Amino acid sequence: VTVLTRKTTSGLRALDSAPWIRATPFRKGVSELPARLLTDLQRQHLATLATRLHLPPRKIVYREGADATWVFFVAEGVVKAFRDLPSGKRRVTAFLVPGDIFGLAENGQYVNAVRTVTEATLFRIRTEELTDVLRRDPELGFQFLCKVTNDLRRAQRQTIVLGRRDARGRLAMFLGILEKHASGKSDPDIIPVLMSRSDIADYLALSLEAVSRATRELATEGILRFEDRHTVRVTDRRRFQRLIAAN
Amino acid sequence: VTVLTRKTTSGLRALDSAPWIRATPFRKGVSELPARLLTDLQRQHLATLATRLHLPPRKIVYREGADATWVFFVAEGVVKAFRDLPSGKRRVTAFLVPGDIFGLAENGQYVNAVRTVTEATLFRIRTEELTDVLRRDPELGFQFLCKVTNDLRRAQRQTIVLGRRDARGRLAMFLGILEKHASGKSDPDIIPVLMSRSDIADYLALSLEAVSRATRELATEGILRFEDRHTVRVTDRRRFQRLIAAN
DNA sequence: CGTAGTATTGAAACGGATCAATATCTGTGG
DNA sequence: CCACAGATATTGATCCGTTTCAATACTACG
Repeated sequence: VTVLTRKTTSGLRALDSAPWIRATPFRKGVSELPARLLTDLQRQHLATLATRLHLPPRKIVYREGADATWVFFVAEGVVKAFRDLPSGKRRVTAFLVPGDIFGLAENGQYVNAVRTVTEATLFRIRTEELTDVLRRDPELGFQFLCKVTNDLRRAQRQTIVLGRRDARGRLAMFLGILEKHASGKSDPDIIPVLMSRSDIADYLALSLEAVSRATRELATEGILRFEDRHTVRVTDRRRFQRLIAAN
Repeated sequence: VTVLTRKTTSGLRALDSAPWIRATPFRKGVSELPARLLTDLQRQHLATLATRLHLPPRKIVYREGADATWVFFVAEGVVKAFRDLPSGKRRVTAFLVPGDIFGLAENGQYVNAVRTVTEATLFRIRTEELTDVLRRDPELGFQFLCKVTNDLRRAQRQTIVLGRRDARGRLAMFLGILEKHASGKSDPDIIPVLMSRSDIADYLALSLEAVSRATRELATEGILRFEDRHTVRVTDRRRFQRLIAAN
């Protein structure tokens, strides 16, 4: 598979292709929605260190346990972080979307494998170069701290989801999360579901069949309608929210 | 309930009662075990901002949704972060032990409630003062980034645990985690279980009864022995590890 | 237009939740 | 020091929903 890479150039034009991150800050702000954190200056700085890559769907970015050479920024598309268990089961620990980062190592190695779900545009920076910058630019380091704190909240939210026993409820919570991510898109009742059923199953720790049945149930109950396999319309928002909260 | 607080004094003696944090760094090191991250100088600096508090067991530190005034450091004891769900169920998102931090806000509010499990000694620093320091001292900010990244891994590991369907396996993985935390104690086969069965149930998203049965099963199978309710001895390490890995 | 991966549907079995009863522990006051 | 009360934990029986196995349908891509 061909991987396109290109060194980004510094300067004003570079912002079109400079890394960025999105998170909810610590402090109380005007909006609860996550915001872009980096200043143009910071982005330009990172851009001088970053390489851009454009990847096709279902391409492995790196494997679990590999040497953590790079830290990645998602610019476009969706990727998944996952682990394969001894039993052959696969656990998706996170879906990463534009504004997310991944590849922060532990002990010099990646802890999850990462694979593109859709076509994706990423930036990558050498781990050492990034940590050098972070150790020198306190404001930038602080932005990253906000981001990782946010990711921690996300992981905790997933434990809440997995704590539910009913497949319908887990699926509804998952779709609710997707909806927040995609908020600001054209039709507010449309949720784009970019990943496959079995990716969802791996994320929700359900069998593929259970996900399939849950989708059908929610549809026959009139809560959702599937325009196609990757597009859901919320047809009864009240019951949708009630199902999400009912745990 | 009486809460003892005391402003720490700066200077050399302050290290006896200065905040500290523990985490596995990004880079490959000599040991895989988490290490103390802060330098004496950094600790002294934090000590000038910190207040020490000593809390009895089962004392609420703060509630979910409260204004995030303070960031906390665990010096001694165990506390739990949790959320109460509409159904009345309680989900423990994390047990926090010495070297851990908690109270990093999202949008100015705490996202979990926190309560002591055992008697505990904490340090607290005003959120604004801490963030000010972090924005000025890049090395310190970087240490915090390592720490939060570590916590993110921990949360991801918990999603792996919750992904398992069998109560015995979940319990075994939980005990395995506890064992790592307590490693370096006298008898390597003894795991101190400082929390109650129902805390464990809330953490593992199991019913109290399921936890109870799982403990009994592991004991009757000869994998563990309960010296008392809060002390487990691993009697068959091979099968213990196999059970942990079998997922 | 075929083929491999992806998804749906059905039937049976397993395992945890729940309800209910009982046991044990812990801390308090007599 | 003991007895008691409230919280914590154990054990049993039934129910329900998900897993698993199996067969079939769909769909995207070359």
